[in-house]
Amino acid sequence: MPNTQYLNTHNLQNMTIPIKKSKFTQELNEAQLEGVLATEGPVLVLAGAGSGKTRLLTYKIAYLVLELGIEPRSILGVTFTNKAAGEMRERVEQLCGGSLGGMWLGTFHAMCGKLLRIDGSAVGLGENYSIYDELDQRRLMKDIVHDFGLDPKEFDARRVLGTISSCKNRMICPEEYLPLTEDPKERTLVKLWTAYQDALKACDAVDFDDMLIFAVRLLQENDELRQKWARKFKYILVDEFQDTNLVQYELVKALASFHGNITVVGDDDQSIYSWRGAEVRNILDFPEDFEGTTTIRLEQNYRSTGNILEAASAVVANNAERHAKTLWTKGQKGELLRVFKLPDEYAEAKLVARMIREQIDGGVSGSDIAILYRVNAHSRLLEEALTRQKISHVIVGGIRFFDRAEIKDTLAYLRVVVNPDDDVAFGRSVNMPRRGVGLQSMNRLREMAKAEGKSLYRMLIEGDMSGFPPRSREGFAEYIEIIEELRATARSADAGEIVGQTLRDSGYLKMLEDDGSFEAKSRVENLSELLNSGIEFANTHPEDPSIRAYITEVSLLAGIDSYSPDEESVSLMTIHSAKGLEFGTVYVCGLEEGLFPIARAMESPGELEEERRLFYVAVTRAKERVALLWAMSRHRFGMEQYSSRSRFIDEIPKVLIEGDTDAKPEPSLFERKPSAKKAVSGAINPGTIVEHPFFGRGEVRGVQGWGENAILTVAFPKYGTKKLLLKYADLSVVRG
DNA sequence: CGCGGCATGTTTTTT
DNA sequence: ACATGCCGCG
Ligand SMILES: Nc1ncnc2c1ncn2[C@@H]1O[C@H](COP(=O)(O)OP(=O)(O)OP(=O)(O)O)[C@@H](O)[C@H]1O
Repeated sequence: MPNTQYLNTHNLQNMTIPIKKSKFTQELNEAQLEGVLATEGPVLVLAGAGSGKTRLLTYKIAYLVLELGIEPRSILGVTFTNKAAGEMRERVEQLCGGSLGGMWLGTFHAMCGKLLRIDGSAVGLGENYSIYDELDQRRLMKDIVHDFGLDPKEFDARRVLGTISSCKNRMICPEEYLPLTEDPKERTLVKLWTAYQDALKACDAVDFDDMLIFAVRLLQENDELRQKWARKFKYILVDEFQDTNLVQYELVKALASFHGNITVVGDDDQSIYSWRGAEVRNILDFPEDFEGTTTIRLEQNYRSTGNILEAASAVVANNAERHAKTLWTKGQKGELLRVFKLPDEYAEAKLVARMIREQIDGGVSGSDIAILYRVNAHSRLLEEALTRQKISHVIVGGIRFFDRAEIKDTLAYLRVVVNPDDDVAFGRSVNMPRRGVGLQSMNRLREMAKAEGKSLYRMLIEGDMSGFPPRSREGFAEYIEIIEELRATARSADAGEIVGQTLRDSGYLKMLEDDGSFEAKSRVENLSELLNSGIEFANTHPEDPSIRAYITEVSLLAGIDSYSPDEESVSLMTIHSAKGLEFGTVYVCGLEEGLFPIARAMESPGELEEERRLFYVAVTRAKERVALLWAMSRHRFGMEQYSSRSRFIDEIPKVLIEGDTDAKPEPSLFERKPSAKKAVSGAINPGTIVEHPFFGRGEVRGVQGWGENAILTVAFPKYGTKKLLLKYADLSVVRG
């Protein structure tokens, strides 16, 4: 059943080498070929956008299999998304002419997940461990903050978890952190952290960060296991290396510790995940850490026109922290980049839709067009405008399918079936749909479980429930029955069958059907889609169609992973999601100061440079045509907000753009008169004269609220009465 | 215990 | 503007 084709190395070596070899020489340039042929030892490929890094990696894997006869099971390939992994696998199999089932090709998280299922017991994980997403984590942390008797406002679960996560990304553990700090709040934080890890352990669960950390610990603390895995992977290849974090770096190091054949490719100018702990130094310092590194630079760009390339390069050259790179193309200079200035976001969306309509009518296929933006919230208006123009489209990201409440509720049952210690999943499913188990009963069960050191579900099964009110006892009994029946089925059935049974037996579907509202109907539809997805998973994963494998897979899905556009559909996504993709035409929307670059990044030079890299990524997705749009006004939190054109547009050499190329508006907007005081709410009352960068002077008519969130009603002689949010308005007081 | 109403944060990006 | 999450009442 598994792949024997690839192992037919005699055949390959004797007959097909000349043909295959020409494939490598014909479809790669010299520098790429050099990277492919450098199979032994550490190799660093540092090169700009569209220079064929991913192609190099893909062909290199094929080369290892075809030319060196390496078994796929000895190859580890790491990509940034599951989708990229799927595409690379497909391409490599195409090149090799056969299935490569044994090859490990996936994201860091998927790979660690697999490793931990096999050897996780070495770091205290059960084989059925759960993976907690952000919501699960927050639930856990909220309960802990509550149990500690702390103020949930002061110790906001999200924030606490954010701090913990950034520590984890930097490989700091609670024990190391504690001695470093005297600050009482931080000491409390460490206690929360420790309690959080204990809680995870009790639930036999890991969060996303832990998946990587546990895998590293497994390899670092256990010589035998490190040997086992490091020997297994004779060749390791990592794409998008500029966006790896410290933990991933250690992981790579440990895995490469035996054979040392490690190829990493990336572009420091495309490092856009530092907020998630990515360390661009990983790629820049690679040669120092891996002795004898062969460094390869790819300088020919195969994707974009000369003008696009020049514009992108000119903008990113404004970053101080970077490796200068040469990038050239044999192609045409092509069109100029077009800049459009619009009065508001509605006009922006309308214009994009109209231009796309024209393109499509002119014969361009929708799938060759992308609309990119900085924030997901931006997608809505654009989508509406496309719908109005009857342009078929797909939105990538935003609320993911598997993040919908009804999907998570249903999967919570299955998580308890797989891992009965998963208290968060238990808490989510036990009273959904309502079966009479309220807060009182839950708290009581929690107390009991805590006292006996058991998980909630185990406590429920093993404990004496006689003290509970009849109503909740019935509910509990019903729940146990559902779970146990599912468990019995799960022994032999696959993911599709079990999802089906869950929908039927949990009463969830019935609850929605009884509801009958529009909202409920759409939820029912989603659940039926969940069922399809479970069935499809079982069909496409014959080696392990279990519900456990299914849950693991969906826990690690990103929005982009389910992206499979058809010929007609235009793609809408954030620039982050667009990393690694390419389109004939790219529309970049929302190019305003405060939105892109985003306000929060404008204070720190480091973060501003990341915004600029993001812009570089956006523009370099395009092959032929780039449109850059900005709106003078835009609603934010339901409030109208006025902005000026993004500095990134101004950083493009004027000769490369057409359209709204006039110089910055009146300088007075930027050089505030020294006499003018920055407006704060205390100083503003009805009657106050204020100055606005766009509307000029106006008289305050009313003030609602207080502080930076105050909403002002201001009458401007030329523009009429406007409501402004003080936080964003950038007003100065002219006269009190 | 469950519902409905209000308050709150959200719009930075995601494995 | 909108969704989620919390609280208090029936
Ligand atoms: N040697 C080559 N000859 C022709 N086309 C090539 C060659 N190498 C790569 N390409 C094409 O150039 C485009 C970009 O390649 P690829 O995605 O591998 O670049 P990349 O460096 O990974 O880009 P990015 O960093 O922007 O994600 C693709 O369309 C690819 O097919």
